[in-house]
Amino acid sequence: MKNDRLLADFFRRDTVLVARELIGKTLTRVFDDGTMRRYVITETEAYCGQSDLACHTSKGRTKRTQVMFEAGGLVYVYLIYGQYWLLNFVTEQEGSGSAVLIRGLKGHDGPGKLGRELKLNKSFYGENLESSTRIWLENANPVNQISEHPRVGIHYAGEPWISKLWLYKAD
DNA sequence: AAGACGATCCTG
DNA sequence: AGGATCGTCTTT
Repeated sequence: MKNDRLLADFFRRDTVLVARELIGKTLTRVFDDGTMRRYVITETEAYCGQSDLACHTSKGRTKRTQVMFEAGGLVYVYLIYGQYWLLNFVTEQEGSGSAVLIRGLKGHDGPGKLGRELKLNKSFYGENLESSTRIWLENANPVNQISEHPRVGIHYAGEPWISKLWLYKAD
């Protein structure tokens, strides 16, 4: 099966499960000039709600994190270090405050670099993956070999969060 | 109003 | 190892 878009129900599940299942899925992007490109997701990270001290929502509900408290199936983008737009998908039910960070696409490794490749900006904040005409996800053949690792760049969160194996990678 | 900082990347 | 670069959040 190809060309079937992932619907909101796919995202409204356990964040770790969604992060894992997103590996190998197709990310489709239609650029402003009408060009369509498809990418294979190769690396993801799970951020599991307010109790997860590495998760942005652990600091509470703010203008920046409010979309993460919506029901799954929306885009959460934010600017990091003044230069890179990082791409996340909101997961679980309304109020959960969870999301999956996309860390790598085939040929475009690194969360900042893929944001640049996809020409992301703040207008993608809250984009609906079910109805968007410029970014969505499609089913693809499952990936056999997926490895688990600690998440990157979250030392400040402390234990047990820095030790959780919530980074998933296609091998 | 001002300061600190970051789920990164690039250069030297 | 260190700088770039700026929106968001915290503190005054």
